[in-house]
Amino acid sequence: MDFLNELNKSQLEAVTYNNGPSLVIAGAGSGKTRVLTYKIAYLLSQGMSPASILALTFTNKASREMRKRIGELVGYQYSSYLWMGTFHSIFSRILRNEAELIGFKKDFSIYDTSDSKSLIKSIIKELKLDDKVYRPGNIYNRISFAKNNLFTAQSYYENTDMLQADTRERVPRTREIFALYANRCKQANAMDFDDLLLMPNLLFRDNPEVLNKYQDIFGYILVDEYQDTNVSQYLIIRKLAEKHKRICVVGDDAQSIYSFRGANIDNILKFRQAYKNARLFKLEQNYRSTQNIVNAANSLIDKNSEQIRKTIFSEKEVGSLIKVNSVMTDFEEAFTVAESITQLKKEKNYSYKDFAVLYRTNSQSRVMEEALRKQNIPYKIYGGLSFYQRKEIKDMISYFRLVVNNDDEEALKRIINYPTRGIGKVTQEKLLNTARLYEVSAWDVLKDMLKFNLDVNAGTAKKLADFRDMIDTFSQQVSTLDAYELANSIVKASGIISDAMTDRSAESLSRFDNIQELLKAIHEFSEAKKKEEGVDMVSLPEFLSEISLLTDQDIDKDSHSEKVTLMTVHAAKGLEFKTVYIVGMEEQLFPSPYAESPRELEEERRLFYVAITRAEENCIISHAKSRFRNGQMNFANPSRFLKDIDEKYLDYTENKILSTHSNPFSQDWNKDVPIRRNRFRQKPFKSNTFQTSKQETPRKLIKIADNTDEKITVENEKYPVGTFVKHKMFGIGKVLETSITNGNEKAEIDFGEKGVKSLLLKFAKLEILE
DNA sequence: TGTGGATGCCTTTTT
DNA sequence: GGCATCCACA
Repeated sequence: MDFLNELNKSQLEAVTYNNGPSLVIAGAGSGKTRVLTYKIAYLLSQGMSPASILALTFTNKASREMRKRIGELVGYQYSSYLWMGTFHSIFSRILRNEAELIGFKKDFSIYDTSDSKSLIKSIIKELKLDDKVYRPGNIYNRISFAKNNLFTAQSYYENTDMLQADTRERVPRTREIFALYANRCKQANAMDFDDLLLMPNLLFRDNPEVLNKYQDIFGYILVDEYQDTNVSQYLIIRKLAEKHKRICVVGDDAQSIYSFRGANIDNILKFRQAYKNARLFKLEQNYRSTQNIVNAANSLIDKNSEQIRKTIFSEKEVGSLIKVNSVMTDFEEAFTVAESITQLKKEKNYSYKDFAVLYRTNSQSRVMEEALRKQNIPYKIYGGLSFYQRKEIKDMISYFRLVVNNDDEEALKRIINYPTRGIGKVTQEKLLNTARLYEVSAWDVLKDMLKFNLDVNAGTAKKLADFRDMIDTFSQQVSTLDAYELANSIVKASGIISDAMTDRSAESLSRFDNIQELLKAIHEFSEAKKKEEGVDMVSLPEFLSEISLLTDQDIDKDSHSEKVTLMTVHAAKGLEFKTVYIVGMEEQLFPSPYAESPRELEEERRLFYVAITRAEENCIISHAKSRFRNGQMNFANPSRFLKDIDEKYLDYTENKILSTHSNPFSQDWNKDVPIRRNRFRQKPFKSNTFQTSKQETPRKLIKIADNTDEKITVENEKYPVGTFVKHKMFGIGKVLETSITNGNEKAEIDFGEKGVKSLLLKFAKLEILE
């Protein structure tokens, strides 16, 4: 076990303690992955069978890399038998094995977010509800949130709290939509992402013998990124670990940034309450960043109240201060970053891949791209439309899905008339309505159109039958034909290829390339699997179940390429770069204006923490006074979070030089000196009511949220008293007072003849007059 | 069945 | 500002 020598004292302790539950708090850059991989290697070296170790991650990439490293440590003959993968892939595997017990068939489809939304949308339509009120995306989120908290459609329907909450949000019939949605998924033999976690809970709850079986299979359970688990995941793990209590979770509460997806930071904060006698290990030495960066990040995160206290330290050099640049516009900001990259590259002999530009929102990438292009700096952007979301790819996969699972209605809807085969909207509606009427799947109707009295003329019936027979022919080959061969013949026979090649435009060409790319992926997947498992055939369902859980993150964007990385802070978690630029450090942007509660603000602060701790040597933060957003110029103060970093780690020099000249805002905005110029109608930067770093203010905010009819007069940054604004109907008015009433930003505005109006800023479209 | 112009809307997104 | 969506019309 030579490899144990490569661990420091606390890492070693965490690795070798295996007598009961343990929580490893792994600070940024402290060797978290190392502890996990070495721990598994250690368990294997102690004689534990790989097939009895369950290791759960959040990304395929993470599990792939970990498996590889374990293989290198102890040999692939062991590592390949580990139960290692994402929560979703591991539990979809288990669900396929036990599908009948919960009323599904083995080859169930997995609906992605867009499938789910599209289904919800059609249900809203069927119920004749207004989709402006019942917004599919919003309803999807509500359902998803419910499932993540272990509500089934039925328990949701019966829960009065849920009904009340929905009524408050003016969507009282959500429960009906949920119920229909669940029905329809079942009818289509499909599960959505949340089902892959909810269903195991139901399976284990209703089938103790099955639970018992898996409890015995999994002799040791490890969970990575534990701070990002939701209630559903928490409960599955707890059940599985109940019997042997051999569990180790690793994570960093300071890096919990996915609550909007249901992650519950309490899982990690309260781990030791849930698992009695759990040992706590803290990995506090940061091997990634210089002391200044680590200390700055510490001083920032210190302002959060909800956390497990730890002292992260670095023994690397002190390093340079974190630079804060204050610039006039987003354009100037991007340009400054581009110039700095060129300069640093020359100065320190960095290569482009040592740089990353991180931002809060994807929309900030555009101006950045522009500046980099102008300076001839190569870059790669993460985010945006993923490969699997592209139309031609989704269409192709829909064919595969329908072939494998004939009842998959979302897949059927996508391709029944693609490429065009004369089955129009009217026919489709008839088909689906008939299916609803008889409570069967659309495929059932297609199988016997006469029996269900499908009301179409002979010509249309022929077209439907042709489509059905084509799919059916493929379906019959699913178990006998290799995935790659079957996929190839589907692509040819369906007419996708010829449709994609209709013209010679660049788009058409790229569509064709993407189709080839997918076919290639199938080929590679099956070749790899054949080799790995020593089988001579890999079927299409096998490929499908794999691919439906893949995302963009899993496609390696040539990580060794000589390019600057552009991505959101979220996407940067787990990565590191020599130099990191954090742009757009402004109010109304970072923290996001959507973060209202103290809890949400703490998450935004953690997000900033994640951003800073990506940097190894240089961290350069910038904020612009004005920024083009949503087609209009916005003005903003520096982010409140900048004040949370201890000044001694920051360097404002550039700022001060600028301030002596034409820049009215850079004159030490971090001191509480009011700025007189009202050209931009800004308030000086100072801690305001929204500040959450001290204890009193959060309470105030909670009060606002809970009480009705509470009004708190607050100066609004964007609309200080005296601002002249223009309203579509009332014309020009002057702001008299701004407040927060029932948690909503409101303004009293004097419109002269039209009178004084009280407007909700959320809704009123006010134009600020200069 | 396809399209064009008007309208409406914007976070983050490991699966 | 840019994209998706929807309705009106060809």
